[in-house]
Formats: sequence, C-alpha cells, structure tokens
Amino acid sequence: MLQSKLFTKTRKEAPKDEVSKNAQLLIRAGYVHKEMAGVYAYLPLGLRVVENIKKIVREEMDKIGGQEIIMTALQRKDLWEKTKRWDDAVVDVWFKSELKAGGEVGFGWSHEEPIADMMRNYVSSFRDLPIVVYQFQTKLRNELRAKSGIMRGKEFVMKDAYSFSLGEEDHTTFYNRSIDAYKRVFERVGVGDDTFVTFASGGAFTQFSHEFQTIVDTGEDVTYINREKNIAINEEVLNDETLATLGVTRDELEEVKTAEVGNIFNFGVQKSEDLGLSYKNDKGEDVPVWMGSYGIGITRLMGLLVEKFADDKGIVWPESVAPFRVHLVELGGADNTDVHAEAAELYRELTSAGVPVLWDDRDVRAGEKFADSDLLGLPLRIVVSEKTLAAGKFECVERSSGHTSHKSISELIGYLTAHV
RNA sequence: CGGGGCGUAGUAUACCGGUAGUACACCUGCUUUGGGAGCAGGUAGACCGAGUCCGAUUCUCGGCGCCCCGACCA
Repeated sequence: MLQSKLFTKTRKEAPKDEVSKNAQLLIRAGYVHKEMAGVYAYLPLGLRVVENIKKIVREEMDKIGGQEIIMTALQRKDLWEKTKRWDDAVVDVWFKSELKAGGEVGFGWSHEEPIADMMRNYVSSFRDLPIVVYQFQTKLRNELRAKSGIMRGKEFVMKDAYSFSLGEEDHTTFYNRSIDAYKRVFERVGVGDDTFVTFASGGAFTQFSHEFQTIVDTGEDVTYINREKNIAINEEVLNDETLATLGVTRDELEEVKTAEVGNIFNFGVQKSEDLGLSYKNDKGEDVPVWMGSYGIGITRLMGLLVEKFADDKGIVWPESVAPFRVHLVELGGADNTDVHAEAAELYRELTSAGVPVLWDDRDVRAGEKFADSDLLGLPLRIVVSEKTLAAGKFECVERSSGHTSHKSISELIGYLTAHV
C-alpha cells in the first residue's frame, strides 16, 4: 500500500474529549473514527487489524470444529420473552424498535436465544450433535456510559460461539477444548503470558464461569492471581468458599488490574428447556440439548493491545495483528530518483514475497515520517535513503525494541519470509 | 441512573455584552531536507432554539451533544 494514497492521515493531537489511550492513539494514527460516544468506525488501517484478529480467532475456532455463520442483528421479542429477558428491568442494555407493520424488535446484544431457537430446525436426533457454530457480529448494547475508547462501546465486534451437546460429558469435553483454543488465540496475539483463565460468577447453572482476563494497567476488573499455580479469581467471587474450592489461600494471591477479553459460559439445559430445543436419543426419548456460549471481544482485544504495548511515541502492534508487517520509509525520494527507484524495487520484492508493506512514498520531511512511523506502530521499519544507498544495505528498526540492523535486499527477504 | 464538568475553524486553544485571535492541518510561492522546518500570502469557526438587551459567541432558560467519577457490565 502506498501511504500517499492511504485513506486517513495522522494527526499530532487527539481530540480533547478522548481520554483513553487506545482511542487517542487509534484516532491520531487514523485507525478509527469516532462517530458518537462509544461508537467507532474502523478505517482501512483499523479494519486490517480487526481482520487479522478475526483470522486468528477463526483459525482456532475451526480447529476445534466450529463452523462460521452470521446471525441477524434484528431479533424477535417472543424468543426473549420465553427466557424472561425481554424486560428492560432484566436486561438493561436493550436497543428496541417498532416495526412499521406492528410489533417490536430488539437489536442483538447477544445471540443465545435466537440461535437456540434456530437450532430447533436442525437438531432432531442424537446423530445431529454435537454442533459448534460461531460468528463475528456487531453487538449493540445501550450502555448508559461508554468508556475506555473502543474497549467498552455501544457497538462492538464480538466473536460468539455456541455449542450444542448431547449431555454434560460431551459439553465438558468441548468446553475444555474451547479453553485451549482461547489460550492459543491470546498466545498468538501476544498476550498469552498475561492472560488468565479466571474463575468468575457462574450464574444460575454452574458455580463458576470462566473469564479470560488480561493484565493491563487500565483494566476495569480486579483479579487475584497466582502465576505458579496458574489460578486466577475475579474479585466478584473471591470468598472463603471459592478459596477452599480452588485450594489456595488469600495471601498466595496477587491483586492485579485486568481487562476481560473472553468469557465462556455453561448454560446446561436451561435455555434448551425454555426454548424447546431437544433431540431424540437412541431409545426415542426427548432429551434437552446441553448448551454453552463462548465470547471474545474482537475490538476490545484490539484496544487492549494498544493499551498494553503502546509507548510514548505511539502504537506498537504485535506482528500477528499489525495492519502491515513492514513500514518502508523512503527519505528524500522526491528529489533523488535513485532512492525512489530503490524503494520501489524493495516494495515490489517484498510484496511479491507475500510481505504486507506500507510504503511511505510521501514527499514530507524525515522527522514527520519517523514520527508517523512510530505512531502507526508497524513491527519493522525499513529506511531507504541516500545513506542506505551508499552503504548498500537498508536500515531496519524494530518498533518494539528499537533494535537497529542493516540488511541487504536478499537478507531482508530471507528474514521476513522465514518469519511469516 | 446519581454526581460533576464542557460545547469557539478539520484539530487544539484565547479573548470578549459592540460579529473572534493564535498554533497545527489545508491551499499558493520560495527556501529547506535523517526526528513533526522557515518566510510570505490564502481558505476556514461561536451546537440548536427561545428570552433579556439598542446590540448576545458572551448573560438566562430549554433542547441536543460530549467527557469524567460512581452505579451497571448476563
């Protein structure tokens, strides 16, 4: 991609009403546009990050047997009434609207009711199970107060998966595979070491649910962790009973601030019973389907990565989600055709080797280019200038470490393709 | 939903009961060219409505919107 043609430019200052680090940097760098409180549009750079995160999640979900679908944004009132969750007093984040033909619809803030109902059309025999489906959906939630930039909005992209199993044993097997899949996701986006499978309130069906909490200074949750025993407990369930159940004492636990990036939930057969989802077993008996739900906040995860890795100069993306792998920065190319030709050549070589490159071909001063490059946060900056031309090697700077090296074009291609 | 704050160019800000100044960005020209350059010129702004007043961007009221703290977060 040529930066001179890229839609969105950087800016020096963030809007004054934007306080969170993630939104300030993402707006300054041109990744997102704020439409209203808690509602953000994703621009070309931001969308590439979202898609990269989705790709990782998709791969891991497919690995454990998930099949991708897309449910509807508009939802039926009657389904949510069956589970007593249509009432605003019960669910306080509903957006609702009137149909011109009469009646009401809800805007999807979650999808377990519609998906359980839908499954009645496709599940009739024990032979039809298990089923695991997932989607990437824009959830709409009428939050009273949006905050923390893209991490808690009224509209956000979430991956939600739903499992439909024969019974508890089946369910538990998948549930545990899902935990492993989530671990791999968080590992791959670079927060594996700081993300904990956390015991949280389980609701009506089980003692606990599991949240995935990532340590970050600006996190909204408080979690008690023990790294050695690999135990984490959300403060909402930190009590003597929990400690005894998990076999830890309070003084073995460290209090940390975390952000919830994922959540998995066991519904048991409650939803299926409420909505009439059952199958016939091999004796011809009707048995309710065992359900679970599994969420990852895609855009929240993106915000978390900014919060966690950014430095005073700007964003620092983990390689796995960066919108481009390489920021090719050409200095003085407008006046020196050799420099420009060299940059063009390197761009062609890298691109055809499958390396995503953002080429800063703009005719602006070096200082501005470096500042922008730091702000954008691409993993590897390659500088082409009269200096590097004379030296016969390109200057390579890693954004995360600042480590600088000098490489020839063949060394570069070898290095980058070995890594992809 | 309780409490607090705030709405002035694309962005950030200043001043003011007599129609608004600066910086960045943007446009033109010249110079400059490895860490957000310099000079000159230019484009561009008072959230909406009502009231008070000779006169309102400024004061009052209402609306709309934004931010922060708390509550909430299945």
